[in-house]
Amino acid sequence: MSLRLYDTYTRSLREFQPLREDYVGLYTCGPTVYNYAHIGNLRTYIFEDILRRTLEFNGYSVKHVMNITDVGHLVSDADTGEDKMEKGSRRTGKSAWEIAEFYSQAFREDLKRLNILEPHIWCRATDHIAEQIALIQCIEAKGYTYRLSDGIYFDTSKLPDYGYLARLDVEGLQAGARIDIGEKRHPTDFALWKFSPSGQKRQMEWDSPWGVGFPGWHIECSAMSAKYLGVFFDIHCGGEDHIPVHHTNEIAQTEACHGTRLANFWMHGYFLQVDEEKMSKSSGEFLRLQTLIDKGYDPLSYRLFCLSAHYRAKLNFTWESLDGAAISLDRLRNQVYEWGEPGDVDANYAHQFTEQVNDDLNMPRALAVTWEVARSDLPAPIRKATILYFDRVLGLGLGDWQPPKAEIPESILALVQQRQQARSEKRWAEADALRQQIAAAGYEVEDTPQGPRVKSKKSE
RNA sequence: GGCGACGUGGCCAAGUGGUAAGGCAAGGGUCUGCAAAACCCUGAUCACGGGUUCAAAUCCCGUCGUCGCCUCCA
Repeated sequence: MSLRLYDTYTRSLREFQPLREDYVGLYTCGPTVYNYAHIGNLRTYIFEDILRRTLEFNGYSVKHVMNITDVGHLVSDADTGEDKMEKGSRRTGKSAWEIAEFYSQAFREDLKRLNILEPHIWCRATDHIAEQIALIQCIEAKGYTYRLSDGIYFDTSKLPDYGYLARLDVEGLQAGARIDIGEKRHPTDFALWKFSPSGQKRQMEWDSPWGVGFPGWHIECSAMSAKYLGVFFDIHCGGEDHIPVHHTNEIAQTEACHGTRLANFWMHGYFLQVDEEKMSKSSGEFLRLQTLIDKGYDPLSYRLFCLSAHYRAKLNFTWESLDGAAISLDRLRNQVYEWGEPGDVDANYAHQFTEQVNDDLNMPRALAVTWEVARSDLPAPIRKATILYFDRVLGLGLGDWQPPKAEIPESILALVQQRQQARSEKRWAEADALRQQIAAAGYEVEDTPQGPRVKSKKSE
């Protein structure tokens, strides 16, 4: 069954064909580690995880690379303003290096909690300064750069196709520019190498053929993707906001130096909105995964919530909808657990599921198939095996889950015992009173054919 | 100001020409001494107004509304 993916570059669904025999190269733009990731950022990484799992589900061996931007990402993409890392350093009093390390760890922890598979290669911008300088030299040698007082810039007017990915109206941008372009020759020109401000020592700076400074934000992705995946690889991903500037400039750099395309497919995850508005790091307050955990949600509830919408559509976050996902997840987990040992995968449903997943990662549809299986008449072992098979893509960890083993105090167990006694003697009023008493202590009794089951209300 | 997207039942959200997937919530029911769990049943004509078509949520035009990008952003 063919896998069809939406390619932003051609604005169309294309059948996926790997470029190489041995692996599918997947490069996903990682975080700028100057702050925590918020759940909107995380939505994109969940999408990319689904993509990777889908590729593997289809039998491909994936080589997944993710960068960590720890230098050069300025507060403004107009190539003015402070470096985010240096700004974060001033804010917290820690060194830029410490900040990078701290938030990198926090980010990896978030991915882990969302059951997102780790990239095979993590690469930090600061570990690849030499590669970036070499790439800039290449671009310079081909005549695409010019020097200004504050750095080396890319002359976008020299590339006829500049901005094709975003379908940029370059002339319209010139005319309607709302920002001061400074000394730059064209609004779309961007920095490849920035000089350290004179008389000022930056925490992160390096020697280069052009002077002491640091690399521009876009060059790291072109340099590192080429190093680990080759100059022309299979799929490059990121958030939709990367289409007009970041990815557009990566393409320009690679085409200028190598004269070849950067990636075969360009895929972008769309934004999460909160109460119909975008969540922004710079607006101050934002929801972290930890915020959700603190409120008692399982991180995988958020993952399931994200799967309920297509990655190429905005998703509106509300607490009510997250509650819905949490309950759904709980039901799926409990059912899968209670079905016992898995049997064989149902071929018919497997086919339906694959069809949806391979249709540009239609997870809402794939989930609908999942529910159909869960509520079908198939024998429990078949249902279990089939849903665990689906979970290779869904990544909800359904096979690993076990009911929480609540620590039930002796006193409560005694009450439960007493109630059982009362019930067996049909003293219903007394039994009900005991139920009330147990409930008041924060526990719940469920009578099952196997006897009473006690649960802590909090661990639910 | 320029560009773009979207508007589907209480909430989240599929579907982009043939008469509305799924999840959650709600109501009803089965089961249960009670309760829970589980299961079953019930609800939308798709922002509004025109148009094209045998046929439109799905195409075109207009109106209203919301959101995004052009400023950092996944």
